[in-house]
Amino acid sequence: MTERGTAEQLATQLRDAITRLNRRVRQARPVGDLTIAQLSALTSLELAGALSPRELADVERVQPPTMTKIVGKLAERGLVRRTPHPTDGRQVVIAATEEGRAVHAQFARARDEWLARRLAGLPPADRETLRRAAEILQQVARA
Amino acid sequence: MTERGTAEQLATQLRDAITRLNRRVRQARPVGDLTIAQLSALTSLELAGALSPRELADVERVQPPTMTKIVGKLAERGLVRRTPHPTDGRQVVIAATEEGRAVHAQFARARDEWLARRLAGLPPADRETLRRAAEILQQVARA
DNA sequence: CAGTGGTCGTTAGCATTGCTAAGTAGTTAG
DNA sequence: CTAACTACTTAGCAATGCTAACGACCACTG
Repeated sequence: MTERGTAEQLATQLRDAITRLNRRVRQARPVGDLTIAQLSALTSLELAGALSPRELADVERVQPPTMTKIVGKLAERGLVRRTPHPTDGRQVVIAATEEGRAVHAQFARARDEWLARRLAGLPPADRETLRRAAEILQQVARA
Repeated sequence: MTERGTAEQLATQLRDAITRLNRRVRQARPVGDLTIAQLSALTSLELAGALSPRELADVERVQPPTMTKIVGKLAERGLVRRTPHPTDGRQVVIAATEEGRAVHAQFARARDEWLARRLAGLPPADRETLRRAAEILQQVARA
């Protein structure tokens, strides 16, 4: 089997696993009526401190209009604040509010509870494999 | 660090990687105006030969009404056929048509092209890690 | 100092995905 | 024969994510 063939088989297998797992993780959602996408954006905001919509969209790998919606939902709940950019009048600076940080801390753990329980039941060797795989996948996704 | 803590960190990292990768794979979509979900259902149908909506929903990890929609789209395009169950009047048997099998064969490879290209660029050791990870993830998703 | 072109964010509109609740039709058990 | 259960669908909703188009703003150029 060539490397080409191997990569194609692997791609199919990976996409299959990822699609199903993604559906599963999404199902286990009603944490604090914050969705995965919203929590993910909030997490990225906290890690970076403050970002423009464009930057946040790039980090989250979505198009700017999609991020506008997500940020809109978060702003409605008072979890993030939009402030004008100090020098560039076109840009907006988005940052988490106090409440946003509190909500994030509260729900960040509950979010992955279902998955964490499954993983805790795996043999340590499998977890180690997944840990390395996660790093590789993140690189692939960001490339 | 306890196993508990390890599992939680891993869960967060995995979910992050999977969410981003899933968005990426979905983006590379316009194959034959068949979506990932539709191709996935079509694939499951071919592997199994024929399935009821309930069975197909279980395999795909979605609720029956969701599968009704997906099958509806496939049926519109003439890619699957709904036939009455021979003995149980409540059930429906779904099977791929000739055209469905042809379309599937044509697009199954193109579907994962983007991902396969990325994977082909990885060191073989990384691909091997991902291959084992895919198996583990499939088990986790099905559990 | 106008004008031109580019960038940023948003709005509008669309399709898909996926859910729950409820309805219909058929089957099975008492 | 009725009651309860099962299978599938319909209806309605929310979230995700896209493209196209628009208004505001910046930066550069003549």
